[in-house]
Amino acid sequence: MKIRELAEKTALSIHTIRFYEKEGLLDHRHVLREENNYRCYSDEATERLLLIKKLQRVGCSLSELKDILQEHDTHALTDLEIVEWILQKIKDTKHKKEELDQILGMLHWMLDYRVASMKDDQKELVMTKIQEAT
Amino acid sequence: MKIRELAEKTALSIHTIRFYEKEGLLDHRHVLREENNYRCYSDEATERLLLIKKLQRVGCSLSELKDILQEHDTHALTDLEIVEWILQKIKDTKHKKEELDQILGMLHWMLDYRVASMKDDQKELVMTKIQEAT
DNA sequence: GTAAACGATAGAGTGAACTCTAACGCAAGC
DNA sequence: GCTTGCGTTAGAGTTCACTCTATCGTTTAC
Repeated sequence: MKIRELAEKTALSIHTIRFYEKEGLLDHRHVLREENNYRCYSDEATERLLLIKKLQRVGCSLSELKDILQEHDTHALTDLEIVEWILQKIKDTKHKKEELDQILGMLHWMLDYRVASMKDDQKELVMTKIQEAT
Repeated sequence: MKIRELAEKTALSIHTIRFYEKEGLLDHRHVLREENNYRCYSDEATERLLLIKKLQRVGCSLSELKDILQEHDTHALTDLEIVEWILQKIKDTKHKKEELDQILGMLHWMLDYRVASMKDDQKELVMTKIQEAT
């Protein structure tokens, strides 16, 4: 598959995909060159880019991803090391969720506070909005 | 309180605090100048900086925070507008939590996959680690 | 066969959020 | 009174993750 198709499949820009390759996030298993020098991507490339997108959202930087994916690819890490990395990520993710819960609590508190100081007719309007939102 | 103390209380750097002020995230209610031109911070400053830190983690940019906080301060926003902003943030936050759940699912799947391919003695070691981590 | 669309490259530019530096003035401890 | 440390400023530099530009070659549709 050519770069445009991959870009559509992963919702990344063409620029970004080339940039990731340059940064070492993709290798020969993901990209090859055709005779005309065009890049040719495997299905694995799609998988990897989607994985990168996901892990980015748990706070992995590109350079961390590069390291862990490369080490994983070259089997430079033992199973134990990989398991430990995963466990750490699970811990981080749970922590992030807790933070979000805290923030949700705060937002709800802010909402109650605002609503309490409103006149009855506005209060009703807002209540329907809150119903809609939840 | 002087800048160093505020930096310690908020776990922000002195540079960052001055940077936030320059960006319009703090005003006269938070900072005043002493005769020697040193900044003098109120307790409200601590509150605001901690609030900024929290909201940043739900994906608010500094410029968005500047806008919403300034409008809030100057009562340029109606109660309804503020409620709508809060509702939007609640929605965003819930969405972020769902994403994290997805990622947690993926990480657990990765973990199971790894553990399945391990030898029994290593498996046991990993199992205790997993117990510890959860 | 030619124009439009697609692909390639090197390298510059962007925006967000810091982070640091140099050069200076005040302050507190000895 | 001198050193050390804290505070000030303007402005430069950094990092991250893109994003875009210019210039070129290739492919495809008409």
